[in-house]
Order: sequence, then C-alpha cells, then structure tokens
Amino acid sequence: MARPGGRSARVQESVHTAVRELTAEVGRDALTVPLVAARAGVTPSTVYRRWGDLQELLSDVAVERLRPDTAPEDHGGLRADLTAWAEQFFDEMASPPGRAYIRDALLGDPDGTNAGQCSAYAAEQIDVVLARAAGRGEAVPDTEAVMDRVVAPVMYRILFRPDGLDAGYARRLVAGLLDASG
Amino acid sequence: MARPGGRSARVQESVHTAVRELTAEVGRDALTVPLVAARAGVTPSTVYRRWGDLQELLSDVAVERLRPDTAPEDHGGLRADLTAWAEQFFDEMASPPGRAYIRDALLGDPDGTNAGQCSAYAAEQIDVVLARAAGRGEAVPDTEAVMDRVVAPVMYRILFRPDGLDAGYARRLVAGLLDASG
DNA sequence: AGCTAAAAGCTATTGATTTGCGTTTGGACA
DNA sequence: TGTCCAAACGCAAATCAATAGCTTTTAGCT
Repeated sequence: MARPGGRSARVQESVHTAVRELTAEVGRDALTVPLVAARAGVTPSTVYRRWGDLQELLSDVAVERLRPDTAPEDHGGLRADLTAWAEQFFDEMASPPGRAYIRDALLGDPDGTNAGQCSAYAAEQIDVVLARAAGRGEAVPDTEAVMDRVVAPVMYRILFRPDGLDAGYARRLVAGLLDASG
Repeated sequence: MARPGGRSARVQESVHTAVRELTAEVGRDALTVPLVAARAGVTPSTVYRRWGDLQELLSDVAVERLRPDTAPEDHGGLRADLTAWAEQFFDEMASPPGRAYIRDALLGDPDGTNAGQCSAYAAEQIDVVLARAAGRGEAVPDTEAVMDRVVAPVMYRILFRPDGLDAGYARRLVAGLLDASG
C-alpha cells in the first residue's frame, strides 16, 4: 500500500466513492464490478486484482461506514453513558442500512479482519465510556463484560432473529449488567 | 413443494448431496452452480430457478448441517447439563466447518429464515435442558436468558473475533449465568 | 384415463470474470 | 537530481457463469 496521495490511494478512494454513490443511485443489488469500475474511472481488472470480487469490496466499504464518527456522549454517569451508547449502537446496527453493512462486512471477509475491526470499534467506544466513569471514581465493569452482555446479544439478535427488536432491549441489557455487578 | 418421492424432492436431495460431496472433494471455493448441477444430474437453470444463486443453495445446505442430530445429554443436574451442552455447542460452532456453515447460513439468506432456524435449533436444545431441570424441581433461568448470556456471546465471538477462543469460554459463560441467578 | 399447473430440460445470448502482456507510476538509491 | 525497479494499472482476448425464451415432462386431481 502506498502513501496517501499515491496512485493506489487514489484508486481506492475513487472506487470506494463509486460504490457509495452507486449504492444510493441504483441500489445494492444492481451493483456489479464493471459498473463500479466505470464510475470510478478504472478498468474492471483493477478492481478484481485488488479486491478479488464484489463481496470483498463491499465488505471494505461497509467497515468504513461502521466506523463510529463521534465519541460517546457524556451524560454525567456510567449508567446514563452506557445506556445512551447502547441505544445509539442498537439504532445504528438494527436499522436496515446498518444490517446491510453488517452482513456485507461479514460476507466478503475470508480472514475475519473486517469483522474484527467492527468488534474493535465497539470495544474502543466502550473503553471511552468506562475510562470516563473510572475517572469519576465509579466502579466499572470490564470491557469484555460489556461486549458479552450488551454488544453480543444485540448483534446476535440482529443477525439471527431479525424480528421484534427495539431499543428497549438494549436498555434492559445494560440494566441487567449494571444491577448484577453493583 | 411436492411430497417426498416427488420429482422436486428428488432434485432437492440430489442437489444437496452434490453440494456435500463436491465440498469435500474440490473444496468450498471451487464450487460453482454448473459443477453442482452436473454432479446432481440436473441442468444449471434448474438450480438457478429454485435457489437463485450458489449462496442461497449453500445456505440451505448449511442449515441442514447445523441441525442438532441428538438431544442434549442428561448429566443429572442443570449445571452439568447446561455446561456440557454449551461445550458441545461451542466445539461444533467454533470448528472450521462449523464456522463455514454459520457464515454460509447467514450469507445466502435474504429474509433471515435460515438464520432464524439456526437460532431456533439452539433454543429447542436449551428448552429441553431447562425443562428437564424444572422437572427435577430445580430453579431454572429463562430460555431467553441462556440465549443472551451463552449462545449470543459464543456466536458473536466466533463471527467477529475468530482468535483465542476455547471451550473454557463457554463454560465460564454458563457459570456466570447460573451463579448470578442462583 | 385425461387435464392442468408446476417444475425441469434445452439452447442461445448476455455479461461478468479471468488472463496475458505492455505501460505507467511512485519510491529507492546512488 | 537522474536512473532503476517493482508494484500497480490499462487494455483486450478468451472463458465461463448467469439469464431468458421456449418446449417437454411430471405429479396431483377430477
């Protein structure tokens, strides 16, 4: 991979942009490698060589979009912070586009790198919340405990049980975790 | 769908068998619809019409393979039963073929039917364990609690954090659940 | 036994994917 | 700064998966 500004970086950028634009314009199902390549001003063989196939390309784009763009809000206390974060996490992940990104990220990911990145994003956000609470002197659960008790159930149900989910479920998971450990 | 013995059933059977055989012979990555169709003694267009594409076909086969073939063993008590079941569940799901089946089941599943089926399989097994314990007079957690506290974390880590997992993790999840609720 | 709708076979055509080869690019080293 | 090299890209031919139209077979029903 070359430095920013190099040709490789330009190609990656224009191809990713083409995927985002075309997804919005023609829909995800109508995407093809030749279509994306044409929009990006690149030959299809370039895309095939760099990404392998459409799924791996979509996986890369999906991970980009799943990266949190803002730090968790500060509501003054661990419970409020964690509840608010869990609700926002749930809303983003359970929304139709969120579900699509999750699926894409998992789909074209032979070695699990992209999926691991998604998990790392969530862990980073939780770390911020927990560190802030610890700084206030609050007793805090382990990051891994939050992953097991909140993130994992949310993601499991989104993936395996698409029906009958709402943000209240995420709230209850946080409450269950905090009430048990406190 | 026709009755067993009908042509539809025969085609489905032979195509599924062809997928299983060819997966073992040439590997999953070398599978193509024309290849499977040839082995099954069927024309490719038949496969495309019934399953749409290779991913949906693989998803169907994967769900079949994820169906538990045996009831959870009876070890005389809830903790032993649940621990043993969780270990076996973990071993099956975390093994390389298990991971491949999970991915396939999620992958080619536009409406979430197959993923829901996988979840239902686990819930059924847990129901058996819990009902048996309740019959002994033991206090038992809710099935949904087991899904949230054991199944979800296991599946999440298999999908999103492929590294550094062992059966001890599943054991600890069961212990955490039972010790908290008891 | 004959009828009908669903499912499968067949084939031509499209278009995605692969592959080989020449060209360009960006970085390294003198 | 000029030259060299390897990686990445463009181009084009060839392959093969995917689609669509039409015909034939099959299984269930009266």
